Amino acid sequence: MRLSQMLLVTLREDPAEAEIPSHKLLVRAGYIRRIGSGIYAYLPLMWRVLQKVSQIVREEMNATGAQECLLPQLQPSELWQESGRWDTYTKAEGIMFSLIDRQERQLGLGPTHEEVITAVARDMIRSYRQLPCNIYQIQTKFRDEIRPRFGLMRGREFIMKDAYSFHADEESLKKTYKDMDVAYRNILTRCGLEFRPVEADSGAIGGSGSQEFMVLAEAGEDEILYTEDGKYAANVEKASSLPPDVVASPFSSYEKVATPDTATIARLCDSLKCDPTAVVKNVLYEAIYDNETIVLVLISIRGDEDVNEVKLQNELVKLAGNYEASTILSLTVPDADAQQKWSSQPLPLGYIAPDLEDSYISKNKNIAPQFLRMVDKTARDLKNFVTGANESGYHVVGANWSDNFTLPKLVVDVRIAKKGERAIHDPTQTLHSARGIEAGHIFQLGTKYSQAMGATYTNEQGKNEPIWMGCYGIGVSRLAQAAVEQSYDENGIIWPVAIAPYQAIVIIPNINDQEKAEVGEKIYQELTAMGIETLLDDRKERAGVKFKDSELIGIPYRITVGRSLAQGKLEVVTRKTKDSQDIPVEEVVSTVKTWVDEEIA
RNA sequence: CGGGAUGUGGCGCAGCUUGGUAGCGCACUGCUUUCGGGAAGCAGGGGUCGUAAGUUCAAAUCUUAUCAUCCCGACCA
Repeated sequence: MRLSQMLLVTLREDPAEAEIPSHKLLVRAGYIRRIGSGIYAYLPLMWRVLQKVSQIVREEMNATGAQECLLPQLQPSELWQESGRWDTYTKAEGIMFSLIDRQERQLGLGPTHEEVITAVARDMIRSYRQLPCNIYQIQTKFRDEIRPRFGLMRGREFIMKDAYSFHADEESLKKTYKDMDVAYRNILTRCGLEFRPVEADSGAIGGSGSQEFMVLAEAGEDEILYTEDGKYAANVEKASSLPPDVVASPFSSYEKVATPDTATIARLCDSLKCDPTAVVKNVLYEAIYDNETIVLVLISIRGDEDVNEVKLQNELVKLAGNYEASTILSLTVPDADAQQKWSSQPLPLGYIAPDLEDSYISKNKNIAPQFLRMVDKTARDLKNFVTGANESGYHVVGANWSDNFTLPKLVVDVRIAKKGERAIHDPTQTLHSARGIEAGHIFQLGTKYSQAMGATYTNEQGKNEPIWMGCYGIGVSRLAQAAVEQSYDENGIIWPVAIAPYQAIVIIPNINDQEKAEVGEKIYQELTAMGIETLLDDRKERAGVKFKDSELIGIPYRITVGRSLAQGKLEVVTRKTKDSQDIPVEEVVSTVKTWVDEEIA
C-alpha cells in the first residue's frame, strides 16, 4: 500500500477524549475515530489489525474442530422471554438495546448469542450422534454499557468471537472446555501478549466453572490475585485466601459499654483498645429481586474483613426461590434516601447488632418483612467479640454466639481476599496483586439454557436429555487495544509482528531523488512479492515526518532508502529494539523475510 | 443512575471574572527556499462560540432549560 493513497491522518497532540495510552495512541496514529460514546470507526489500519487477530482466532478455533458461522444481531424478544433473560437484560441496568418494529414486534440487538444458538440447536440437534459440536462466530456485539470507556476497551459496539459447544454429558463438555483453554492460550501467545489465565466468577451468564484470560496491564479494569508458585490465580471477585489470624479479645464478660462517636471499626478499636479481629461488623445490603421484591440483608462479618459483593450476590441468587424470584436486579448498600423507603424508624447506623429487630422494616407487600441474616465464616468462630448494641453510641463486648446472639442459619463465605494474605493451597505462599484486561472468558454453562428453552437430544437408550453446553468468548477489538496497552514507547505503538497492520514500511526520505525513489519502489515491490505486507511512504513529506509517522503507527520493520545507498546499502530498523543496521540492497528482502517468519512462527 | 468536569474552525487550547462585532498553535490551500528526525518565509481559506429561550442598545461572556462528551462507582469480551 502506498501511503500517498491511504486515508491516514496522524495527530501531533493527544486527543482530549482519551485517558489511557493505548486509546490516545490509536486515535493519534489514525487507527480509530470516535463516532459517539462507545462507538468507533475502525479505520483502514485498525481493520487490518482486527482481521489479523480474527484470523489467528479462526485458525486456532478451527484447529479444535470448531465450525464458523454467523448468527443474527437482530433477535426476537420471544427467545429471550423463553430463557427468562428479557427483563433482566432490558430493564433497570439491563445491557441490551431493544426496539419495536413497524409491526409492533419487540426485538433486541444481540449482546450475546446463547438464546439464538440454543434455538438453532433445539431445531437441529436430535441425536447423541450429532454430539459433541462446537460452533462460533466473529461478529459485532451491542451492549448498552452503563459507562463506555477507554476507546475500544469497553465499547457499546464491539467485535467478539463467541463459541458455543453442545454435549451429551458433562464429561464431554469438560473435554471441550479444556480444548478451549488450550486454544485461548495459543491465541494470546500468537498475538504476542503477556497474559494470565485466572479463575473467574461466572456472573449473569451462569454455569459452573469459568476462567478468564487476563492481558496484564496497569490500565486493566480487573484486579487479579496470584501466587508466585504459579498454582493459583484468580480474579479478585472470585479469589479466596486464608484470613489473618485472630488476636484474642481482651473482654471476658458480656456487657454493654458506651462508645460515643465510634461508627467506624478503626475508631471503635481505638476507643476499646482491641483488635479489629475481635469485632463482629454487621453490614446492611438492599437486594432487589427480578420480581421487584426488596430484601434487606444483614451480614455479620469479622471487623477486619470486607464483603465481596460478587460473592454475596451469588449467595442471594441461590436464595431467589425463597422470594419467588429467579435472579437479582440490584445489590447496594442503601443510602439515606433508600433507607427512608423501607425503614420504620431511623437505623442505629454504625451500631447495628446481628439481632437488629425486624420491626425496623415497614410493612409493605414489596418488601420482605424480615432481615435475611447471614454470617461470614470469619465471624462464626469468634469468642467474646465486640459488636453493636442497636443503639447509637453503644456497643456490647465479650459477646458470644448462642449465649448473647443467635448464630444465623446461613453461614457463608463472602469475604474479599486481599493481597498479602496467605494462600489456601499452601499457607507459605502469599497472594500478589496485578491488574489485567479481560480479553477472554470461557464458561461451562451446563444445562441452564437448554433446559429453559427445551433443547434436548435422544441418547443411546432412546431417552430425551437436555443438551450440555459451554460458551467461550474473546473480545477481538478489546484484545487489539490491549496489545497496544502492553507495547508502546514515547514514540508510539510497537505492534507484535503477528498482528501489526503491515509488517514493513519502506521510507524514501526524499521522493524527488529519482534514484532513491526507484530503488524504494523496487524494494517495495519485491517485499510485497515475497508475501511481506509492506507500506511505501511515497508522500511528498520531509524525512522527519515520515520517520515520526512510521514510529507512531508502529510498523515492526522500517527500511530507509537513504544515504547508505551510496554504498549499495539500505538502513533497516527494528521498531521494538530500535536496532539499526545497513544491509546490502540485494539482501534486504530475504533478511526481512527471515525476521518476519521468525516472529510469526 | 449517583458524584465531578467540559462543550469556541478538522485537532489542541485562550478569551468568559469586569458583556462592545472572535484569537493562538497544529492541520489545510498556493508560491519560494529547504530536504535523514513532526522545516522557514510570504499569501490565503475555513467558526450561526453545543442547542433553545431569556436579560440587554449590545451576549462566546450574565440567567434558565436542554443536549452531548469525558472522569470516579455498579455492568462486562
